[in-house]
Amino acid sequence: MGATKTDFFTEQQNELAVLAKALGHPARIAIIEYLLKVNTCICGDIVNELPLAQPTVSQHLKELKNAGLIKGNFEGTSICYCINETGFEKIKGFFQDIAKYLENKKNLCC
Amino acid sequence: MGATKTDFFTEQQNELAVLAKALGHPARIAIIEYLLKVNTCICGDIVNELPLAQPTVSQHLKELKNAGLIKGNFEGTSICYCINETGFEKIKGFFQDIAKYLENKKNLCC
DNA sequence: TCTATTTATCGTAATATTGCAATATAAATA
DNA sequence: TATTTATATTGCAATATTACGATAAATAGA
Repeated sequence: MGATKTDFFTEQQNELAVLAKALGHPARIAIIEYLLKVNTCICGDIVNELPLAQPTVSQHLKELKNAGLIKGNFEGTSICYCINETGFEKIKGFFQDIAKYLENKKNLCC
Repeated sequence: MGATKTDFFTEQQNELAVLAKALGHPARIAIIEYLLKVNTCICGDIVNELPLAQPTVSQHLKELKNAGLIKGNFEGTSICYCINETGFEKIKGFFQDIAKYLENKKNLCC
């Protein structure tokens, strides 16, 4: 009990849920927004930017990376993080479908 | 300890996170996709569609409704659910910004 | 090699989510 | 009013997330 019934949903549904879940925390939204502004940065920059301890930021970065929303490349002792196009491409289709739906079906519901 | 530091983030960041979090479960993705297909439906339809018990579906519907992603109107003994444009409009801007960013900044990062 | 710098991992406590049986609520109808 | 139908709420157990101090790992430079 308590565990998500992943096996009963399609791979695409699970994939979308993982991506959305990764964005489901204000700190991770803040990290994405920061990356959009500065293009690339290291973990320490984000620690200075956010009101969170270094291990916490590291954990959030790990989740964003696992979901495929950011990339991280080693650069000396630090790691250079940036937006990962792949993850956002996967979400794009879902919201485009909804946008198209809403254009056509406006006020047709209950 | 353990609770999200909501107060330290902007209202917009928290709002986006709430919306993304609501979509961060395969059952709720499945519910949205089902609504896109049938336009409107009642709770019982979703219970028949998904491998989840009625109280669980009801709870997921509540979360989607609280986040502003679906609407529910009483119709006799049942409740007619449908997509709520408001919620998806709020997410739209965020992903449009990212799409624009990715068009211009392709392969510029680490 | 030693030290400083940067990031990741471990361990743990607090809190939140997930799922369902049991039960409650609320509206339509007999 | 009693019954049926449809949905919500309660209560609880299992699991997951969030946050951080302490510590480890890995690289650069003295």
